[in-house]
Amino acid sequence: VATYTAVVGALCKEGKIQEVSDLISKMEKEGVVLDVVFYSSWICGYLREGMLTEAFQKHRVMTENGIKPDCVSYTILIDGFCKEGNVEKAVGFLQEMKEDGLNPNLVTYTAIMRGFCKIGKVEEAFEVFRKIEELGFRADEVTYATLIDGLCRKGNLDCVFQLLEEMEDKGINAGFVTYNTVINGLCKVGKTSQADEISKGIVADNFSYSTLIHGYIVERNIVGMLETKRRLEEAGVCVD
RNA sequence: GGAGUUGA
Repeated sequence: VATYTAVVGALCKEGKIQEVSDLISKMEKEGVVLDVVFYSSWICGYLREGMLTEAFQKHRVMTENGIKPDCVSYTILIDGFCKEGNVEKAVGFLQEMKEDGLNPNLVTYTAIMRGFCKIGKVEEAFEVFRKIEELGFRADEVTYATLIDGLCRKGNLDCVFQLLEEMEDKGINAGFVTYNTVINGLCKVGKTSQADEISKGIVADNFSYSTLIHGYIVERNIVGMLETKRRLEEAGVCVD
């Protein structure tokens, strides 16, 4: 099954989810039994394509076949529904997994948080964030970056800088994804120069530079554009 | 062998 699961993962990444059915018939002929990890990988593929109904249907088929969902399979479902902005359903799954006696973990809650951010409910996202800490999980960089991104999209930059400080206090390293999130947030509100300053204090990647250049283009700041172009060439970063 | 964060 492990081998087949790896194949499913690869097929799904290439958008060839249709071919999974053939794979399953082959497995059945060989007497290979599907397990929860196999289904998760398959469901994940449907969610990537935004096919929520199909994903949920496979989840149901799985349970009907007596295969118990686990924490990861629920989290995959929750994340998929959150990404589409269907947080109500995601929260429903969260409830369901608790009823099944499963404990949501940091990844699960981060996915929920992201769902609230996605639909612009930053207050609710913050509540989830507090709950994470209440439950004794240590919020990691991904959790912070997710919340920071949500705040950036709301234009609440004060809060963003507060969280960055909090990360530092807790010894959580803010990597380039986190900084790029902040850089993007600043560029979006027309503060590209401030974003630029931040980028000078970190190891910027092609995301950072292209975000800055885009910000300068929007601001029609030709000097900024050229200067950023010079910096990225100097840094030897390839932009795609 | 499966899950969470950033740009155009």
